[in-house]
Amino acid sequence: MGRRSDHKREDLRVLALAAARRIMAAEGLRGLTARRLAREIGYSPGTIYNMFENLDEVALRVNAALLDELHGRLTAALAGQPDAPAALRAMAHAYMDCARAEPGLWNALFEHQLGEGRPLPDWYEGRIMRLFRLAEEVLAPLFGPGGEEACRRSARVLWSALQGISSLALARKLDSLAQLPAEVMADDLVDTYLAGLAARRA
Amino acid sequence: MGRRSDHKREDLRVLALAAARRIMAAEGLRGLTARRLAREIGYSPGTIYNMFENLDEVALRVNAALLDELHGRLTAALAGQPDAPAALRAMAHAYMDCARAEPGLWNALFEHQLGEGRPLPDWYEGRIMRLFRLAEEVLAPLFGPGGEEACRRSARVLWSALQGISSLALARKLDSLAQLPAEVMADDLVDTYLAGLAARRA
DNA sequence: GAGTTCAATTGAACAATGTTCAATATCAGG
DNA sequence: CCTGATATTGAACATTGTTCAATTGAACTC
Repeated sequence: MGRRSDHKREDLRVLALAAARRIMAAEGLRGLTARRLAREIGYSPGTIYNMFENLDEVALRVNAALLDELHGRLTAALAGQPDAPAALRAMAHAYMDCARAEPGLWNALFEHQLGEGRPLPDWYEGRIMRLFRLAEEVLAPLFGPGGEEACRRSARVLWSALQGISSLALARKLDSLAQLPAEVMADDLVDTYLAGLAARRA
Repeated sequence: MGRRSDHKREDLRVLALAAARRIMAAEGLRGLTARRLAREIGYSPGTIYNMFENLDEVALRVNAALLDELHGRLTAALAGQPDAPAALRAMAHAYMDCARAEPGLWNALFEHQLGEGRPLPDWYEGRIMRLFRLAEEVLAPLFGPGGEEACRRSARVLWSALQGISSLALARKLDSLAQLPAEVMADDLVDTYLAGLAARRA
């Protein structure tokens, strides 16, 4: 077959990514196969490899979009918060909301691993760093000048902890354990950690 | 071919699991294939399915062994600690040591996901619960009687946070970011969180 | 020891996977 | 209407998980 005029190249890309997102949300990473994705958008497997380097890139693009969405939610939640503690709480809530809005995608985000030693592309790593920077900015007011190192560390700790809470809360790995809502755990973490920071400052 | 007398059934199982562990440690979950595992122990693919339900079970057994090792390290680290804060610190260190001792296995532990809706077998869930209980016991002295609910919550929060820190610290997902040693982050988390608990009690 | 039974082991088979690439059918420009 | 470029295909290849009839060795019986 030859060229079709159903869609322009870029439209086809977003079409494919939308389909990929739908599949991953419903069936996880395992459901995302080249043939399945191709069928879903009415093209053939080869076409997928015309638009993307491989399936890994497709998953990565979907994940990147999710990170963008997360960043949007976080900045929106941050706007107009009176002080750093409130902002951090709002951020944690937005984080958990985002995770719970699409558990399948969120799971896939952590599940996905590239093959052996291949580095993450820059356009992906940039998104992660942007999120980190956001956390740092929120925390900065709590540390005076000269506390940049401590601020960076706290941002990393809190961010990692949030990831742990969200991923453990969503994973079926703990179904039978009494399930605490992720929001409750996130609040506990943020409040207690901040109280600890304040206590240590005195 | 017929029955061999190279190994008894149980010996063969441990042989296979050792090989599986070696493969997963070196190449991650992707390296673990039925044919590869069979070749490694000098048997044929079919034999693998005589000893295990499927490859998922093999991975799960390897992970379970890792959880056992973690439990051993934790209890060993806990022994003889003067008070709860010291015990918690020791526990966090042992946790990170375990993660760093075999990064590949640790990654595989979090990476692995069962297919769609299949529940975890009891022998696996039991191991996770045992670890949770351990964390609760360590925290218990910090909460008076009647604080069981808060204790459970704190145990979950700290445990999840440790998982987040370890998985984020090990993942290549952050190679280019300034890498903080996981121990430093774990210490920061434990100390600050505990300080927060103490501050809130007053 | 010969014969029987039983189970461990195999290797071929099947469906599905990621990925590549020559062939081709269609579009855009002249 | 022709010509060149290119998007699209579908067949091909190697590999995967998993099943299962057939086979072979070991153990038990007589």
